[in-house]
Amino acid sequence: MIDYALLLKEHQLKATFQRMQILEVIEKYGHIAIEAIYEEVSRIHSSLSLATIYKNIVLMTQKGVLTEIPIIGEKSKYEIIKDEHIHLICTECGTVIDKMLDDDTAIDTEKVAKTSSFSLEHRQVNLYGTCDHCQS
Amino acid sequence: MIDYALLLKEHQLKATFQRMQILEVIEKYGHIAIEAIYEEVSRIHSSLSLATIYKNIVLMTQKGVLTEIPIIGEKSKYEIIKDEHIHLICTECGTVIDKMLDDDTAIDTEKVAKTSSFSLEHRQVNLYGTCDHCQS
DNA sequence: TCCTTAGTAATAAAAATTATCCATAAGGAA
DNA sequence: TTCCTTATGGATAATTTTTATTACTAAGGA
Ligand SMILES: [Mn+2]
Ligand SMILES: [Mn+2]
Ligand SMILES: [Zn+2]
Ligand SMILES: [Zn+2]
Repeated sequence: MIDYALLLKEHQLKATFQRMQILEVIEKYGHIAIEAIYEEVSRIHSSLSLATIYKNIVLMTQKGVLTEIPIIGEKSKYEIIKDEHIHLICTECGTVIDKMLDDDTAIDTEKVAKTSSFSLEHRQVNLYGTCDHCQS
Repeated sequence: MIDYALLLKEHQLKATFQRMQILEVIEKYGHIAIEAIYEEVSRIHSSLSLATIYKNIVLMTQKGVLTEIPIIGEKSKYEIIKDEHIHLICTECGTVIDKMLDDDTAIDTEKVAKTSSFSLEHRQVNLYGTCDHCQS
């Protein structure tokens, strides 16, 4: 259970009813596209303006509350920022699975960046394939 | 110098004048967004319909001639498919730099997928940061 | 060279995103 | 708690991006 009001305030954003509704839906689905947020908010909660959702997704992404997950062949999904992890994206059902990296499965991107004089700020690793469920 | 006509035929696509113009521009820039392809084609070559560019980008991507590179905060870029590599994306100037992976900098994503019962098909690694040039 | 069929241009339509502007609510001050 | 200031939301228009339609045209095989 995330304290949405606190999360927003920590990022210098007012804790409005609408923002908390949006965050609640994103948290519920983990990774979700804008149109889907709109549908879910409209269905479950009161009806927010689509423009409000757009404005807040953009704003919360800028302020570091959310992060965009651009995906090949579909619209970007968004999630609440958390510890670094990579994504397993099922090309059958669209599910996005979080995968934390441990020492065993670390990705040595630091070295890659270093050998290219590239100042690394953010890593984005998407693995596309078929999820456990869709294989059977 | 890529033989565009051959490349297209290898993927069961007719080698039209327009497709070769598009491929030539993509090859020239390496990684490029649709609108930019349109501008460049219109400027340098004859003027192709924007709809033609869209249709062909989609088609050539489906047929495996091109690959989409979705990027946080901007529109997807496209490139001609080549050996697997990752991307260093400069958040200052937008440049996309190819980085081949050698044994030293390999990314052990196989293991990640395996421990998740995930059937891996395609990897997409984007490293965001500041390029050599923009640091000075 | 001729034919068949897929591809293109032009344009309309649809979908996605952003801007505008007035009403409203959040949150700090008193 | 009430009041004030200002950021935010709703409604909607405008813009941008992407897709569909259709008549004409060119690619490539016979
Ligand atoms: Mn995630
Ligand atoms: Mn590349
Ligand atoms: Zn699946
Ligand atoms: Zn740069």
